[in-house]
Amino acid sequence: MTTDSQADPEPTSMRERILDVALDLFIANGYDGTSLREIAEKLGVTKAALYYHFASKEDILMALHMRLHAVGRSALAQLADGKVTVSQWRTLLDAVLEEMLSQRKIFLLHERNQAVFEKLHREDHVAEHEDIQDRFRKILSDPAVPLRDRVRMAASVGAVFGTLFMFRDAFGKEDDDRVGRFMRSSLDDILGLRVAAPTKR
Amino acid sequence: MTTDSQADPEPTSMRERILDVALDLFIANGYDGTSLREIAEKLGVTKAALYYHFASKEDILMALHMRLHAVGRSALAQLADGKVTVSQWRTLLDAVLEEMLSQRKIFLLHERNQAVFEKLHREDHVAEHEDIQDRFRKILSDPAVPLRDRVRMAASVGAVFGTLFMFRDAFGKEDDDRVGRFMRSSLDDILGLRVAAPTKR
DNA sequence: GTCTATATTTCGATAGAC
DNA sequence: GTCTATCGAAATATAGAC
Repeated sequence: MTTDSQADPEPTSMRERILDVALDLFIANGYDGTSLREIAEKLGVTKAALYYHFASKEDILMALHMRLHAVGRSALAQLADGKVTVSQWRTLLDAVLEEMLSQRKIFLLHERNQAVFEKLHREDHVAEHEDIQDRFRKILSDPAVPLRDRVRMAASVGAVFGTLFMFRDAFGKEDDDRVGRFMRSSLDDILGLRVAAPTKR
Repeated sequence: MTTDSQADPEPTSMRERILDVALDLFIANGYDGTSLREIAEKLGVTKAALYYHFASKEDILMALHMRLHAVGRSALAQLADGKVTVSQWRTLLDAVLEEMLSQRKIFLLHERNQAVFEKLHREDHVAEHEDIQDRFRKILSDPAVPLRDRVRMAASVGAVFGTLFMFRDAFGKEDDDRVGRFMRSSLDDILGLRVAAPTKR
């Protein structure tokens, strides 16, 4: 659990090095658009070497998929069963935000290969665990929570994705801090948590 | 231009029938995860028959991609060059919203096959035209517009995607109208257009 | 653990009859 | 316009030496 940070300074094991390279290529060219030969070449080894570490190409994808399952686990665990309020949602989102940024590549991987992952999830009976998107979906489906709140919760997640993933390169990288602040501020507005302070024009 | 509605009641040409089937399969299993054999089988013909209507598999994808280019064209054309205000953005978004819903499958296709389309866009010198995402990105990159506004514009697009695509199945289909209203309301809040008379509150 | 083959499978694409 | 039959390419995966 100590070697899977986003940018391994010097990946310990060959297994981790393979995952790092595969992650980059799967993001850039897609899972199906990436061959094992490419991965091997970038590592300076041959295709066959990869099979010592992974049983199949799908196994590599699965290993990367597992990293997503860790995201938000503790934050979600603190959530008691039952109705979720917008206030709780805001807290949850804030906690998950940090993890999303530190695992940005993993989210990019999933965002850009959605169809592949859904097929994987459908065919492999493995992956009993729910990932963060499943958990979110389940919470937002709870009819006990007012529809208005659920819509705004969904919108808030979308807002995060819009600013941090879909259009992130529209903002200068040096503005990261300000972007983060502006985004959190808009989350408050979406969820109606703004404390009646007069908006400045 | 008369036959490409979202759900053709009875697709006129074989060409359209192929596109309809391919669209569904590309959404469900991904472009690379779908073989021409599958498409042909679902249509009750053979692979070879497809090649009478399309020169290649990529051509089928391209034809579907073109449908995206039509979305938001008129709305975007009305936008004068130069700085875009949040108010203009809100108007734009509202106009595009209708089209997004009527072309929902096309957006799903792109959302779920991002890596494939990027590769297509990179390799094919075709597609000189910009699609709606390119246009959005360009507007949001304009440094002449205050960063705060750009972040909120990006967040608003994300909010739309969150409610209408990412988590749409979390809401009952019978609540479509209410979801739409709640979402538009939250867009006003994100963009700070809630006219909150300055005297009150 | 990594290599050099090579096996196996699948798919996109083409040729030519009807 | 659709068929049968087949080609060629590329990718995953395996066998066995080192």
